Amino acid sequence: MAAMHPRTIVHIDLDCFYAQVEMVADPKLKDKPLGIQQKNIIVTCNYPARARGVHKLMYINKVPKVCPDLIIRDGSNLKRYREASEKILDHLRGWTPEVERLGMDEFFLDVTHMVADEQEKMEKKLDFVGHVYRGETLTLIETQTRNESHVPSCTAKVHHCRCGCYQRLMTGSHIAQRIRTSLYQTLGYTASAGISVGKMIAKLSGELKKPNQQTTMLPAYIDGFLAPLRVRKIPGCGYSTSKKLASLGIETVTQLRNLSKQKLIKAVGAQIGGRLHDLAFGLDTSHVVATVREKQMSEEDSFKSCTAIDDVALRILSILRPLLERVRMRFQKHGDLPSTLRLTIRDRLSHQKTEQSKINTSGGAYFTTRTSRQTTIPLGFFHPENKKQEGYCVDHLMKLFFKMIPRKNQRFHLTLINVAVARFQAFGGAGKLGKQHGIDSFFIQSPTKTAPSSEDNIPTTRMAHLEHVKHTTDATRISQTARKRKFKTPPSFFRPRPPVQCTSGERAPQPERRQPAEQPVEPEPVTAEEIDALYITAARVTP
DNA sequence: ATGGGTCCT
DNA sequence: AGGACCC
Repeated sequence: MAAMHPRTIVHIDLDCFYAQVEMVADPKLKDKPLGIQQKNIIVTCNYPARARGVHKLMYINKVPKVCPDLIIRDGSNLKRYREASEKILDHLRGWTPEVERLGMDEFFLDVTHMVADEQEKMEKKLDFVGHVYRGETLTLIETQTRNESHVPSCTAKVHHCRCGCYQRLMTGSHIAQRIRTSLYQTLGYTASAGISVGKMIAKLSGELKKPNQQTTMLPAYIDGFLAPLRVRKIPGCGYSTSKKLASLGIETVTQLRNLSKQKLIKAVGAQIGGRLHDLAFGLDTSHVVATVREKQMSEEDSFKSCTAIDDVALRILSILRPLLERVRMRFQKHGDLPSTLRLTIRDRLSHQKTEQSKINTSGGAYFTTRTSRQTTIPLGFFHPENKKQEGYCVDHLMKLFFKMIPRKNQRFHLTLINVAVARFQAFGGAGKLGKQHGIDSFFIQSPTKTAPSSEDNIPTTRMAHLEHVKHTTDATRISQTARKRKFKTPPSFFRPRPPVQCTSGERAPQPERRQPAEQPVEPEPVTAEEIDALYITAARVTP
């Protein structure tokens, strides 16, 4: 008979990640209370700070009362955190290629093969390392401090699963320990880890003992561990789903187990419902999907108020520049470029006191809906040698903005702007030009005179000119169609993946959605005056 | 809330 | 394009 719990999954969670990156970079901070600030919030803090009563997402104005000597570092530039996360990802890949990243600071590792290799070499371990969950009444026990034989008699009956997972998890606990130790010794980072037979339970296990500790969860204890948990604790059951469940009177996993799968699916949909039902019983066959590269990149800024067009242009530009820098870095490293550009905004005036703004039970905070528009851009547009990409991008993004705020005198009150690029495709060689055509043909355009449409006034101010961009489309259409042929048949980099092997009992992989055929669009030409206007604006962004 | 990301509908 | 989820 096939093993009931064939896999060994390790979940690694870096301790207070942003704060740790700062402490590794500047060891003086290590034993002092440290908080990381973004806007008016301490988004995370180290453990000395937590001991003083500082916590995540604490408003900065509360800090003086609880910890007046808190050292505060600005965390609004994520660059170093991203880089640290990449280093950690690479390090973990040195142990196994099967590493999946979640956010910047969490990683799933499927160590099934590592466990098998180790067991083949007759290197069977006689005990666990780290904590092992043994139920509520027994509490967690630090295994090194116990003085017992390798199968503790008091619990022998309960955790002796005949499928062999007991030995595999024991080996897995040692692998997790080695990984954590090497992570600390090579990069200086401490992490907490959970070890079990599935992703969800490994993740939940790791949360039991933090920081810099690890916990193994044996299958025999999974049901009992999950039973009293609030459904909201289950990964995948977020704010909205837990509210829907609460309206059915369901707040705990035990209550969830007593709801039929049919009713659950009716309440929250087939995908989430089916998965939640399984997870309630600890059944989790989801795979560790090796993380490759980001599928999109975005930069955003939130603020109290942005109500003027020129302010929009200004903020877009200041967001755009670091994003373009990231696109360049990625191109140097991987030789791919994005072909989608997206603008997302949060507009208070569009969502005022409508049903779209919900009240959060905990803080009474507002969730205002974001709206977005995106456009396809020719491959090569983001090539580092396209000197006008900044100008073209602002042009495109302002057009996208006017798609969302269409009326000329429409008032708006933005509180967030996000610019994203997506749909990366290989382009030439890393950092090299597409030699066959000459890179210039992809984006260099002769200046095109724009003619204002008849009823429009010719803009007299710089910012009116920026707004004017949205009316220039017709005048440039002829030159567009003339050049369109060049982009008619872009190389397709969406090759079908080889079929994934599916062992019996495991969930079949989701069929991949077809990408619609690409029809790249020319960037709108920008006049010399518009470029000038942009650069006057740009000069104001970085004085 | 922040400033990112993912996948599903 | 939006919604829900994750950190």
